[in-house]
Amino acid sequence: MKIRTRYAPSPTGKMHVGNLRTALYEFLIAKHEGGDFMLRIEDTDQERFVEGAIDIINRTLEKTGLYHDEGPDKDGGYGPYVQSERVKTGIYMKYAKELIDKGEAYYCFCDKERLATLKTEVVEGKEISVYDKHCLSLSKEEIDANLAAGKPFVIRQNIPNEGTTTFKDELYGDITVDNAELDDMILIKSDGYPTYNFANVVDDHTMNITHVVRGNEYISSSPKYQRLYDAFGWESPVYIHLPLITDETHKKLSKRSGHSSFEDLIDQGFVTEAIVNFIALLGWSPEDNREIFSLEELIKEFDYHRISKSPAVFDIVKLRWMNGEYIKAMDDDKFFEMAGPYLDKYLKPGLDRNKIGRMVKTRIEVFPDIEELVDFFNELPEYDPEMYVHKKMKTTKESSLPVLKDMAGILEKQEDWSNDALYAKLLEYVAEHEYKNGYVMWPLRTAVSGKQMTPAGATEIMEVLGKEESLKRIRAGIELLEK
RNA sequence: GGCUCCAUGGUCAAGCGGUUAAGACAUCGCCCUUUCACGGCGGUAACACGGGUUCGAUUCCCGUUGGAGUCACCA
Repeated sequence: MKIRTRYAPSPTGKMHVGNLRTALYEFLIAKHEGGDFMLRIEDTDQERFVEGAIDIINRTLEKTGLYHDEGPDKDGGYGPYVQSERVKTGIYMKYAKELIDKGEAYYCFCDKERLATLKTEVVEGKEISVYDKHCLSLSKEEIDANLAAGKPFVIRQNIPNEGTTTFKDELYGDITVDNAELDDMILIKSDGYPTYNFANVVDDHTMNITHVVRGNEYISSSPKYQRLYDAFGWESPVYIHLPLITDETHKKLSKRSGHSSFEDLIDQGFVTEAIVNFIALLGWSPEDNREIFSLEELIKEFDYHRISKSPAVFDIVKLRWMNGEYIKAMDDDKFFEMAGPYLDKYLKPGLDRNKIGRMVKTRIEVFPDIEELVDFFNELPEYDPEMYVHKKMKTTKESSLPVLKDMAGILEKQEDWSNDALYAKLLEYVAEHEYKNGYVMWPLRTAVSGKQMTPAGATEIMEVLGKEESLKRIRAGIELLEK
């Protein structure tokens, strides 16, 4: 049987990395076995709907390469299935009524006030509410009268207070709960829209979804869904609940963590492929020790049985490392396409962007790192003369001064200002005086950069800076040391 | 608090009865070097605890502890 999975987000804002990973796994599970992957927008909560959120979902999936296989035709491609559209067909109400006929659901006319009286505080202001089946006992006449009077109603699932319900998860095995723990959840809201709980089950079944993949947070409501399948007499899908992704405090990743959405990450200079690669490894591991995977390779390797059961901390430090690996592996065109905007932003006009870009390429993890690495090219920063002291190079402020003075003299006469020529010239000087390379290079590099850390050595920097600016900086260094 | 799930280094993780308990990130040290970085090499660091089962438990079972999730006319 062909595997069919679906990604079913609600359009409430940015695309969370937890959701993106769910989408990725759903995609991979289907594609690994040549199955189909669908996109279904679950927008049954009109209040939480955020304008533009569907675009974000579409854009993100497109950018990450998670294409879906079917859906309503739209501009020559497949649009997503949209629940609010399906509501218009009356499908959810039809199925809800079928459940009422079977005694598996019932009309409820309780208002907010009465529901509020059902609330109980359990601990530290935390309130829970368990419906008391008050409306289950309404007679047919009472219900009809209420309906005729246009009284607002919801439809609730009727779950017995006795017995147990079991569902099977591929990863976690059989999970059984007492029915008494299960609340009579609302299937159809008073605005006529289905709740997620109901629409999700109806849609998964009618769309022939074979593998329901979702976050771990749904595990506790899964028994209710299972009862729905059973009530309808439908075969239940294969459930795969995914371990949570947490922040560094081991709490479910939330907006507060600052890097919780795909868009945040992109804004922070991360590369799409690296993000996908990284989150694929959050909760899943391949048979070998490989860590760098393209989407194609993931499809090939992804065996969902190797998904782990315990939650994973989203470690931005490791993502940064991985991102650096992707940047290093980029060809020049791609690199400059992505780094270009940052180079333009952080370098003043006239500097050799390509040269600086190449210097920086192997030393950054995310693009914004460029700023701190290159800012000294624009202007010599003020720096502490102590920076001339380097134990290993055996340089001191005193030793640096004559070296710099010699250099200034020699370089003034230097015509060829290429890195190679400059380097050769310096080696010549070094040999003449029987110094160690660093004895000369260190003070020189300090003088022209004023930085503790630079993306290149002294002569490469000088080449970019040009003769005039380089000499100016060397003289400034001499002045600083003479003070 | 009820219910459910989880439990190997700081983090991601391999392991699926017998191993010197992999690997990666981070961290530390050394080497290389036109400092740092990059690169190379190496080190520190883990089976939460207590009972079983077994010739033998990180691995299987139970309990304890710890953590998380969930308990809406949100998904």
